[in-house]
Amino acid sequence: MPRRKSLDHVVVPQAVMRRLPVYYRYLGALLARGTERVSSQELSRMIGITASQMRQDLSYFGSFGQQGYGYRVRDLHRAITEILGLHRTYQLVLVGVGNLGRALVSYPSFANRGFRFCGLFDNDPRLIGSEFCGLEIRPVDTLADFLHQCPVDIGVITAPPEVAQQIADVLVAGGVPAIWNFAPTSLKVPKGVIVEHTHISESLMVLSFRLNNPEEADTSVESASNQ
Amino acid sequence: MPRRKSLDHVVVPQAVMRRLPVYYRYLGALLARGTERVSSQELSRMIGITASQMRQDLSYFGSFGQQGYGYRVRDLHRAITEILGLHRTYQLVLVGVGNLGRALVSYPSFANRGFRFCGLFDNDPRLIGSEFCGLEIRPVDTLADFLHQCPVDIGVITAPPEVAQQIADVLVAGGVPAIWNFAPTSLKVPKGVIVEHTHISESLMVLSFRLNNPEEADTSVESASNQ
DNA sequence: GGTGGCTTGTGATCGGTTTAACAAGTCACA
DNA sequence: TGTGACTTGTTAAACCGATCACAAGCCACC
Ligand SMILES: NC(=O)c1ccc[n+]([C@@H]2O[C@H](COP(=O)([O-])OP(=O)(O)OC[C@H]3O[C@@H](n4cnc5c(N)ncnc54)[C@H](O)[C@@H]3O)[C@@H](O)[C@H]2O)c1
Ligand SMILES: NC(=O)c1ccc[n+]([C@@H]2O[C@H](COP(=O)([O-])OP(=O)(O)OC[C@H]3O[C@@H](n4cnc5c(N)ncnc54)[C@H](O)[C@@H]3O)[C@@H](O)[C@H]2O)c1
Repeated sequence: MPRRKSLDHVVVPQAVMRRLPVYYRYLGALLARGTERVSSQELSRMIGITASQMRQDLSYFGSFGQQGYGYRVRDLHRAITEILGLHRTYQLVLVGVGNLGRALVSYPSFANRGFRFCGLFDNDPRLIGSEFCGLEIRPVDTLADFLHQCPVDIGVITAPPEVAQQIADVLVAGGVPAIWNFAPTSLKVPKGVIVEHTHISESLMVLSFRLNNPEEADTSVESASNQ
Repeated sequence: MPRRKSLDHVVVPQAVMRRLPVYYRYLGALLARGTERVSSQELSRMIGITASQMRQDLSYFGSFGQQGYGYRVRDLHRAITEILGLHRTYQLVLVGVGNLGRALVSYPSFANRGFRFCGLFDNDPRLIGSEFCGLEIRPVDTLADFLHQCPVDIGVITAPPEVAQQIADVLVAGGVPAIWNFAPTSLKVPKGVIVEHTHISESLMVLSFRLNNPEEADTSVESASNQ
């Protein structure tokens, strides 16, 4: 029987946390394909990690498999869904309705997984007042007010880097507990506020580095860094 | 005098490589501000890492500072520019001219750093033949031919995940040495081909995990993972 | 019911990354 | 020119994450 650990006083290593979405993705694929059972051996080979690593990762959260049998795909998928918090919904605001912002807002998979955009903000008079994906684009000066009326879980910053910090400050002051930042700036926020930075440009620079520094080592390497 | 190591037989650790763009970004900011000199102490405090770590990282590539003085911002910036390969230009093709693809193609910073889009491909008849950012959108069936005529350094995949692997195969067959993938799929490529995956959705899932698992630890954590 | 083959979860080991410490060298200024 | 404060590059130690190895347990089949 799958048994979830309390996790209250267990510290989950960074590296483990970053792999959870990968497990989630592959389990989703197996589920869609109708596969019932999977062993750590099989799943880890698909992903390209060791079976040990996968089992050890899961062990931070509990026991989800059965010896001699493996994991029931449905159960493990549900368990990871809950671990990742993807069983509930989140209210998002997005600030900076430019090219990248529009791509995020119109991406259907987010809504499908419970990430709901409830407010779009910009400072461009040509955009303000118009509609995008069924949402009115509001003046960024009204963001603070909006946050007082409507509780928001995640603030998305897709505005230019020069204004990212001041937007973050407004979000924090408005009680937003987490920021998803796409601007190439490091945000300073009070302890307790979660910032997740998505490094698009950094990722391209790493690619350029790797092109110029032929590694003897293996080629399938993915994002990593911490600061 | 700044002295660059040969680096031919030195293996640069993953973790070090991922921090290079961060150094590059902060040095660029200092340069723009007109700062001439910086010590590992100052720079590392700005970034939020230890001075030891920064010096150790740089030591993989050579000696760029002066004892008792620190680093000349201009020199270190130039050194890292070259280490990252940002002093030369790259030819890129992008496959899947959707919302995300258009955001990338129209992002001016890439062109400014030498990343030049020279071909856009899609399979949507409504898009094919039209122009975007001065480039014609071509049928994806002509990609293989295009690659034979025009050497390409980086292939960008912003098409749906279902077709990502087959696009990657065409890119590889056409001799493209590096792939920048935005589709949520792990690509299988021959050894020697570089794949850099930018995990937008994964990043949001990590945010959701962190919202639901209050870490006692510090809050400023950035992307990491390897597979 | 017993046996063999598998597979999990976990303590032990290995390797890599981060931090600490210091000798050597530079600058500023008397 | 000499002295002191400062900072680098590097070697060593501590820490953390990945891999290994195995006892415990389950399933299937005889
Ligand atoms: N597009 C990319 O490929 C890409 C890649 C890497 C990083 N980024 C970063 O993502 C962010 C968005 O990029 P983009 O390409 O969508 O840029 P964009 O210029 O298309 O959009 C930026 C939007 O922010 C709005 N804005 C400007 N100042 C504002 C303010 N004070 N308050 C609210 N809104 C404001 C602008 O009106 C515009 O609509 C930027 O920080 C950029 O550096 C983008
Ligand atoms: N937009 C986002 O916020 C976001 C977030 C995470 C991941 N992604 C991923 O990035 C990719 C692009 O996302 P998007 O939002 O731009 O999607 P999109 O639907 O706007 O664009 C996809 C484009 O690919 C084209 N295409 C489809 N099949 C093709 C083929 N066989 N060959 C060439 N082109 C083809 C489509 O015509 C379309 O223009 C997808 O894989 C998506 O899962 C997007």
